[in-house]
Amino acid sequence: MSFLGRRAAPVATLLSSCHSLRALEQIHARIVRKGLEQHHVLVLRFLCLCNALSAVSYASSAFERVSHPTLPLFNALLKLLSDHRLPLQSSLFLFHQLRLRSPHPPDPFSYPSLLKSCSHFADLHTGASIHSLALRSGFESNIFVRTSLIDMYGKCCEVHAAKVLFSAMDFRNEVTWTAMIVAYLNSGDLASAAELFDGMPKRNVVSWNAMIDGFVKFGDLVSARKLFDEMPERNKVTFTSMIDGYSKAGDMASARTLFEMLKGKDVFSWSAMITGYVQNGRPGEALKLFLEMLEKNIKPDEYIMVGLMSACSLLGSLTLAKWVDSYIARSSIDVKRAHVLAALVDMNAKCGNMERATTLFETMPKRDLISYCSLMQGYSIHGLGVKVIEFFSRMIKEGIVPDDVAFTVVLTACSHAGLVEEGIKYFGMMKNEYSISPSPDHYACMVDLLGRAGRLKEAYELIKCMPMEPHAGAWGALLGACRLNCDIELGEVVAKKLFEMEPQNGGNYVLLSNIYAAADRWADVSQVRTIMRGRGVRKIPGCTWI
DNA sequence: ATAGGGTTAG
Repeated sequence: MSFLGRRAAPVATLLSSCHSLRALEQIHARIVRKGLEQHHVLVLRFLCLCNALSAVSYASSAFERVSHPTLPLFNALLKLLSDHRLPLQSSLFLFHQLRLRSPHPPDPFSYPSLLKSCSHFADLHTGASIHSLALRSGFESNIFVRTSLIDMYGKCCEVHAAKVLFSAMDFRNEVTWTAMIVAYLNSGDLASAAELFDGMPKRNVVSWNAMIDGFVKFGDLVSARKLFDEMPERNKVTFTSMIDGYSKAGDMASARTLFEMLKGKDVFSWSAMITGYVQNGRPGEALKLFLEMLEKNIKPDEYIMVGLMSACSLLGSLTLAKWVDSYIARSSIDVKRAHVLAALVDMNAKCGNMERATTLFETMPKRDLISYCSLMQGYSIHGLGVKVIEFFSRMIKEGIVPDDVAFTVVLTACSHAGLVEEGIKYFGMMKNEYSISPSPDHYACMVDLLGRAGRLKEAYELIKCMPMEPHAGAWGALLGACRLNCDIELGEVVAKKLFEMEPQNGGNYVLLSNIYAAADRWADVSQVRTIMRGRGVRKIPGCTWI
């Protein structure tokens, strides 16, 4: 340590044993106090530590105090900015300072970080201009710079540009090959990615993982599992990709088996498992895992909390929602992030706290389609169709373009609140103004809407005119409407259809027999009951027989 | 001191 100098050496010792933000603060104070701010080697080590501990502001303040920063200092800060996904402008600003105000021009170490920032934000325009600077500086053929360029073009969906750079290389390594494979996967070209992977001279765990994740994203779990079994060594990422794949395929048993096999689970692994349970409609399991994770002293991050909030939405427990809400307020999770806020709005809306949901929604810096839908769905569940329409109009005025899900929410709300004319209007608007072709769900909403309003003939006409095969939900809505309007004739037609489509659904038999019962046709009631028994159908608990 | 792989919302 003596080459650092008498005063710097002790601080360097402190730096190498520093593992917390608290200790970092003290070191920072010491550097300032001892007048070591111009010690380039020491400050460089400090910046690297800041990177590891995510102390972005300490790093930039230490950097700013250096009156003549060296090239490694610039490069270390550039890396820190890209590693922590700070806005591209901040990286660009620093890079331009380096180009124009520093006596040293950027070197091959400067480009990869800057290009990575462009990749994060998929900013092709900036990436391409950095590319031309790299060309002019003569560093474009440096393997690090070249690999970063391939990655940047891949992430910006310019797979062809990536391919050109890749093909023209004399020397490539595993990282280069993997960047190219990921570029193909990103463009949806699974075949080219697999071909490249098979032809790679040497693979490492990252290359295997990239390919496995590619198969998972394409829903080819068999190929993914084949690679998983073949590969020489696996790590956390390997397991997490497979867990994710199994969850998406609804195979929670296999996901859980891998999860249990994995030693040293990190937030990614827990997150995959928790959101897997949520997406498969098992919020209780998700909640159990969350508590287990806390016991293991793993700090939940933004992703975990979003998963937990989705679980709460499914459970509909207000007590739990309140606890999660206050937990997040106490944590360091940034509630201003769109995903977090949307999940908070959704959770409160679904758990019956519309007041809180509305407050959160109104205090959002920017409202997007997702948060509008969350809030509208909350009002819809609470039967406040008029509110839903109000928010929908406001959303359109704000320039947000509704999609198919948004229309499902509005149509459902109209149907539940009996806003027939409005529903018809929005159904037309969806088709004519937004060119969204109605899904079977949209049709089912409209059938329900018309049926509840007693306009059974129109509902029946609509269902018959559907360009696709109506699903049981649509026929079910119509049967419900027949029950409501005591239309025996149509009810029999619809019920016959439903008995063919889903012979084991007891609800349909119940509805038909209720229609007969309302007309005092007890013989028919008992006949339906006989058919039902004959087919071994049990009535769904909670359905009542008159 | 530099490059490649994993998680979130209606």
